[in-house]
Amino acid sequence: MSADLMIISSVTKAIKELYNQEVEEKTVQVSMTRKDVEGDFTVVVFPFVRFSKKAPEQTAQEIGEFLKNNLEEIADFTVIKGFLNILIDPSFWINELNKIIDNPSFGIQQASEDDSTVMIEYSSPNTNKPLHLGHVRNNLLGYSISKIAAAAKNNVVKTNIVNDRGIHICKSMLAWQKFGEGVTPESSGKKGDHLVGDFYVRFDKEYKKEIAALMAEGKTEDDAKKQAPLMIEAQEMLRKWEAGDAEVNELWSMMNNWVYAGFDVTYKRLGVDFDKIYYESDTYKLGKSTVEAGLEKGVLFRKEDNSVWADLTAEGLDEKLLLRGDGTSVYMTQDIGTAEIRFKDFGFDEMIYVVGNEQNYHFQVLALILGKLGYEWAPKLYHLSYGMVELPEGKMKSREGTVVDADDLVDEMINTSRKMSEELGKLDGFSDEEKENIYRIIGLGALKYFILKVDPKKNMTFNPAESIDFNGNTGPFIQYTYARIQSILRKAVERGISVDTKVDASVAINSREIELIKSIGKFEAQVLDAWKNHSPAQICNYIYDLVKEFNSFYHDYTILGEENPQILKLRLEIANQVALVIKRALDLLGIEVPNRM
RNA sequence: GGUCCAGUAGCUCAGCUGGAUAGAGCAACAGCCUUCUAAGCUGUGGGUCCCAGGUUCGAAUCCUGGCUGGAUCACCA
Repeated sequence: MSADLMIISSVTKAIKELYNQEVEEKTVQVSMTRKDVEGDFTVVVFPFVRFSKKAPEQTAQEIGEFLKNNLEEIADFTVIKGFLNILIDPSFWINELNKIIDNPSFGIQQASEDDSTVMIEYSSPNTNKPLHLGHVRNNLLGYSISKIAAAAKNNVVKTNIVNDRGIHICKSMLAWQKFGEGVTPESSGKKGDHLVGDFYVRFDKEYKKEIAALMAEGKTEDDAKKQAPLMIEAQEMLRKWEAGDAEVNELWSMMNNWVYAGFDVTYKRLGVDFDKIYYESDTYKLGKSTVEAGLEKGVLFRKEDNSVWADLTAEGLDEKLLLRGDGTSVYMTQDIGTAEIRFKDFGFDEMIYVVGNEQNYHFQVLALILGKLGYEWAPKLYHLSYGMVELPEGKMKSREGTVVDADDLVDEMINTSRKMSEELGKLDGFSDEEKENIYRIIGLGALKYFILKVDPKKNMTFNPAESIDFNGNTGPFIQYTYARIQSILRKAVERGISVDTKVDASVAINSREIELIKSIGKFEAQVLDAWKNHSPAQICNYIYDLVKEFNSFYHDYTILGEENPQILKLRLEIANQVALVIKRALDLLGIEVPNRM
């Protein structure tokens, strides 16, 4: 039984014996004592004052006496106002450390077949342009939450739905056909996603020229937009694509494959991956039959123009279109179909959509409609909604060229990392290959940590000009602590000191060491909490606090210089566990650790 | 206008399932490398926790109402 549960149970006993009152265990608040107060656990006694009918101090005193007499682990207690601070025997903490040493995957649980299956959709790009900063936040969040889910004992399926069809890709295709002169990624030496993106931009440019020309002839802007020959051609191309036109499909297939090859490179550099990829071109018709079945059941209705709608006015929302008058499907229809096939494929217990908060309404409606259609799993959908990434000057606008490209961003981070490393000169004697790998680890660590440490639901500001800090509450700071500990461990091994073995429980432990063991021990609960709240940011906060605490200890105390071999051993094991927790925590964020930096 | 989200130090953010004196980082200033990696450590200054009510022994945290900013309410995705 863990210490806090033990105390809770004893407190309920105390209240029964002292005041003859039954209290539920969940009403007993036991927390870790704050650092500036002596003690290990704190019981808040205010809620029990009405039972004791005595002052909070006296009540705390009485409960404290009872606990001290009934629990041998309790060494002493103090009372401050209504707070009962309990001091545990120091050997308890060494035993806690030993338990952690015994568990080679402390904090990371392994799911079995009986555990829940969680499906997580993230990334979900359009195939007409390369990934940008917004996608980076999405990918990092999605990947991290997948890792956290797995560590919290879930079977995880990472999925991606690629929006590979529609007018946007036709625009790129058309521009390539007209202006591309047969250029390919190979002939131009350009990444496929960037090449296709260039043609998307080119389309827009030419299209604007046509609009301007038409408006000069006296047409209204709306008419000009509709009548511009390029737009008409693009729409015609989409019709041909849907009709299965061989030539258009071949072009579509070729250009999409360029994009996928480009995405693969970006995904790989970001370190994200998927277990199952769905393509809209395969799934876009799926929801139709479900919608029609819903129509027959009478949960949906048809308007005079033949379009099909869901009436959500009873839920305080509007009516939502599900099939156009011409029978074609919309985004919502696709998502209904995709959800159905996913449930058939994997039978998930939870389905998480990592999608920006601009789609909050969409997912609210999706869950409602699936519920109306009678799917009992509709409440299992969860929209992990995250805020926008803004630049200091405001939103990113592709038309104004202020979009931060994902590949450029990664390059920039690695360059910054390289520059800093070279200035510090700690990697002399390493091969170029080893150095580059470390620069990569640090640069990406900085980027990922910077983005993940912000609560997902909040908008965040990203300042590319100032780049990202490598000091303070940052990825490199945490990686640095890891590297430092590795250096100590290497030296310990050279001296023949065993690492990762148990510590004698009678060793004289000081309060700083106890605090570190407590902090290490919180990791497991932190992982579960981060999962409960779907928030990698909680892992960031936790690991930052742990690292800060360790660095301060490292500064104040020697480890290998300690003369008492038992204390040396204790400190070494604490350092090792800090490093292991750093490694596991950063892994949950998709961040690697360097052995030196 | 309806709905949802956010508002905490000059800036970027923690803390929010109610608990003790609201915390970090950056920026500014002052210290610390003959000693395990100074990408580090220590200190100083910096606050109407948007405002007003309410619930409570106790509110940055919960409730109500405002204010400000953002998102969304398409036969776009």
